[in-house]
Amino acid sequence: MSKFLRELVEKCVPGVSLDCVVLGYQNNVLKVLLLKYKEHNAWALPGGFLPQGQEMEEVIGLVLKERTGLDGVYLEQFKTYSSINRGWNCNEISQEGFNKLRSTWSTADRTVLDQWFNQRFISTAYFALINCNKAEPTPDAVSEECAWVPVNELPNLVLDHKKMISEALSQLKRQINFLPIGKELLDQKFTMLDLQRLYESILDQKLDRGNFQRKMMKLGILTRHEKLMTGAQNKAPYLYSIDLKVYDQLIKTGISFV
Amino acid sequence: MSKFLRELVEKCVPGVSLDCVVLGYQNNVLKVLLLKYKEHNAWALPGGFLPQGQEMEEVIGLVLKERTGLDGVYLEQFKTYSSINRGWNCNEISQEGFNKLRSTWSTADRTVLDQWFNQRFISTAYFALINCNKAEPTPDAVSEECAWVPVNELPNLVLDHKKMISEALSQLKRQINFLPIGKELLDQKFTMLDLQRLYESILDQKLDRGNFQRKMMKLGILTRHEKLMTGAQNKAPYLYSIDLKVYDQLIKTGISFV
DNA sequence: TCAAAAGTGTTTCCAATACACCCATGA
DNA sequence: TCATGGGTGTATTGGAAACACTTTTGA
Repeated sequence: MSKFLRELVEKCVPGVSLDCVVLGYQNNVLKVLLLKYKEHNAWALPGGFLPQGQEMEEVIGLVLKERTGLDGVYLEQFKTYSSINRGWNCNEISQEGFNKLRSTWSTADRTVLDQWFNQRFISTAYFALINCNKAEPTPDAVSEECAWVPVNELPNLVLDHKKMISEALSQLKRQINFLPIGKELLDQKFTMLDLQRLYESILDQKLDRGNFQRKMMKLGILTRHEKLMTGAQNKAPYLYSIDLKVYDQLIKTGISFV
Repeated sequence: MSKFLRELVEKCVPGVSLDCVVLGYQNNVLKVLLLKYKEHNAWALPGGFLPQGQEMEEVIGLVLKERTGLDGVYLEQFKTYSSINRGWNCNEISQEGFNKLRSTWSTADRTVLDQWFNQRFISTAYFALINCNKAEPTPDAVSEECAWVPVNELPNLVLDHKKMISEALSQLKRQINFLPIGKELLDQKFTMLDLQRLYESILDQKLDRGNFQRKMMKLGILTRHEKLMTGAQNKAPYLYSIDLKVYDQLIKTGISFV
């Protein structure tokens, strides 16, 4: 097991790592995909190291494929974290767990791996937009769990991962007019309220129902389909889908929602 | 000379570099600070390597201090460039010049430096906002010139520096409502037309004079001072300055200009 | 007195906001 | 028929945009 790890890190660019804030939307809540490390009581973002000769986007793409089963996910690089204070030991992570894991390593592997994990890491962070319903969260070798966690109920996180999530979210908020939010996060067909709740949870702000509906329709990117019978004792809402040609065009120049 | 370089790189994080798109505003044109390399017919962004144990922002700050004489410059990290195709040899740069320089190196230094310059570099890019009138462009040891160049008249640039500038500018445009543009790029006192031309050159778009004036005044961040007698045969414009307390507050939530 | 640019005023139009109203649905 | 939520209508407000008018300055 440590041999596998050793061979991996020897193929990678030293001091460089990657992290990805994978955002999804489920039950009217914005969620982030997290991994629970086996020997720790802390969670972490999916990520990895950068193999020599590979592009960062490519590596993130592979990680996402492994953790969710999805290809061609929408990705955006948002910041590189390089502070000298972002080491493993300064946070909520249990040193104990790591030591236990380390005790299973061979002496030869320890030399390489200790040096690897003690170096200063410069981590480039991406965020991804994903449809929760299409993804199948899958833990990796060092994790016992992979799960969608609401962004407002974050557990203990390793390193500066909590900061990364928070900064990814503010980036999302700032760039909301330029990002294909609805297209990436919702199912192909959705109700107007779905779309409104999505924007509300990103902006962290209530929007007027009537105005939102009219505004969206006026943009000319939504096509109306059959009604959705929910079984509730109220009028059934229409389902809508996004006209991708118009949408992609509008996104470039920026759509104003709010 | 090569000994100095060798000692420098041995103190730095391998494979990591920094670049800074220093933006200024002069004679109604947006300009970027560039260095002309001695042995090359190409220009480059100011930048450097990352010494062990130092923060990126700190290093960029030192570079800016050396190139412009200024402290406490407004800085924003905008992207990390890591492509495997961003090597030195694939661009407009003259290999000849580098070989000439390299021939002056001792054999011992060559071993270290060849390896250093042949490795894959991952470069984190920042942009800075500077008042041209306060800065004194100063070349570094490997450059023969340091100058403000209009962003619309860029010369040959090394590596992917042209792309960096272009992406810094689009970042500036996108984030215009959240950046202290006027505060950082203009003198303490300026005319309304100065401010308007500045926004026009960032947005690459003409704005209506009357509407711009009224909008700016209504924001409540400008205080009017004495008139500026230019000697021209027309009405003298007022000088304005920015009320920093109100400004900083507004910038956080985002000011809409246009 | 004239040209040129600065400052202000005016008009029109559209978007944002805040509601009110009617409609469909299943209990 | 009633409660609930969906879809649309409407009145008000304020800003955006286009342009006209007045003022100031030095030639």
